[in-house]
Amino acid sequence: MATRSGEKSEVDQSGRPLGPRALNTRRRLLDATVELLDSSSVRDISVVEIARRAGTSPATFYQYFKDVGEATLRLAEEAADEVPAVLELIDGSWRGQKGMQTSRSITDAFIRHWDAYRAVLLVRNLAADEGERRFQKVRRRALHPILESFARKIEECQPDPVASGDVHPYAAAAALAALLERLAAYHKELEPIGVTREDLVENCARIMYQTVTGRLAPSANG
Amino acid sequence: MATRSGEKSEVDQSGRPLGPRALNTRRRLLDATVELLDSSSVRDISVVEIARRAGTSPATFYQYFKDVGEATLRLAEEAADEVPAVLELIDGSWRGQKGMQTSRSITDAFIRHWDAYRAVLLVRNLAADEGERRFQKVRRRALHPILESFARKIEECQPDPVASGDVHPYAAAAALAALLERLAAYHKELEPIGVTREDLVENCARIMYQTVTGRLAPSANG
DNA sequence: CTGATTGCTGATACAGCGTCAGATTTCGCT
DNA sequence: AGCGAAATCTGACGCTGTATCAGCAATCAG
Repeated sequence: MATRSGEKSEVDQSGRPLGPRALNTRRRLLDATVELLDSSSVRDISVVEIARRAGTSPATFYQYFKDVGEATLRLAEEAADEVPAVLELIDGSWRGQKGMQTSRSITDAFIRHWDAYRAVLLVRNLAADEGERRFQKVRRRALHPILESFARKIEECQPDPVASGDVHPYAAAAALAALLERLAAYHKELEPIGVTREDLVENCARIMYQTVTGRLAPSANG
Repeated sequence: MATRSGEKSEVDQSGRPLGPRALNTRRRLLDATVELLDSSSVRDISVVEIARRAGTSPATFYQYFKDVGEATLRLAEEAADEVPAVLELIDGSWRGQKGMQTSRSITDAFIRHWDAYRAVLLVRNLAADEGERRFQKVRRRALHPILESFARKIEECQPDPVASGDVHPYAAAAALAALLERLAAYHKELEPIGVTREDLVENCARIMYQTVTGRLAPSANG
């Protein structure tokens, strides 16, 4: 569960840089936080329990984080680092069946990303939606590249200038991002209603294809 | 801010029905809760403060609600009661420019709904996404009718059986609902990036039109 | 006016927050 | 191997909020 990444000069609550022992403690605290986030509601996560689970004391927690929110923020930053993988897919081919395949891959990858970081991303989005700047910033960092890529592709793929007049690339890209995000957060609740993940991916992919290319999605069978 | 509605035989924490005075106190507590929800993060809303703002004591709060979550749930139920207005729009015409107009109205109405109940809906969605049954249920109550209506229209409007084979009405409807929800939660953060609410509505409406009818959206200028 | 019913709250025990001062561990150096 | 100094951790504490009673205050029917 511990995500190693190029953390350069992490810092104490009082600004002092962290040695190896401290780094390790910090990691344990973050991991404990995810676990709790995964298994219970944000509202009743306590510093005491994070500390307990990390095998340390509450006082130690405050050495590294201002509060639970800040720990969560760090986790959200780690999640944002994983996005680029999804990104590359957008630059694939968008012609005909190939395009549909690209569409499907993106949708699938995005949902997988969400399934992996679900709890953290939910909290991130809530905090961002509630207006917390720090969280809006991480979300932008994660989503903007996707927005940009989509917008670029949309501009490039629209059939002709007449139709393009109606399409605002950024707005359309934002719509796609919104669609992906909500669907990813959502999909498990739909299966009981008789909508499989596959159905969802397929239909989401069709929408994506049509929005990017401005053309109707080709039929699946030939 | 107080929403009057046909609340039939509201009940005490111990199951006793409420008289007029009690009903009023309860209402004040709920209103205070919304206000706090609107002005601060869920994580740091306290019963003490709700009570203070409602001009009563914490002990009174617990007479009516098990905890802050339950008060929020009630608020979410009130919001769900307001959805039907959005619903009727879906049954409008979906042919050509008229269809685009229908699409726009739905999107616009949905966003307005969200702007009105934003804080409560955010919390509802988080709780539902975190797996809390009670909240999943209210969300379903609000969203299912919309899903149904969309699904019905989609089935009815697809151009021909060949293409229909690829479209799963419920999955497509779910995608539209997801799109609407996220965009509604989101739209204010996009304006600083240069995407106006109008752009958003227009592009969301195009997607909706294409998904429902299976045809390309007509150009805006005739 | 009065007793019964309905609605409210002060007092309380218990739990988590956030902050220090000081204890403990680790490390560089001889 | 052993000794400060620096790095890291924690016990203890005052404060705020939760959740629950037992009983006080308001209201109403007669």
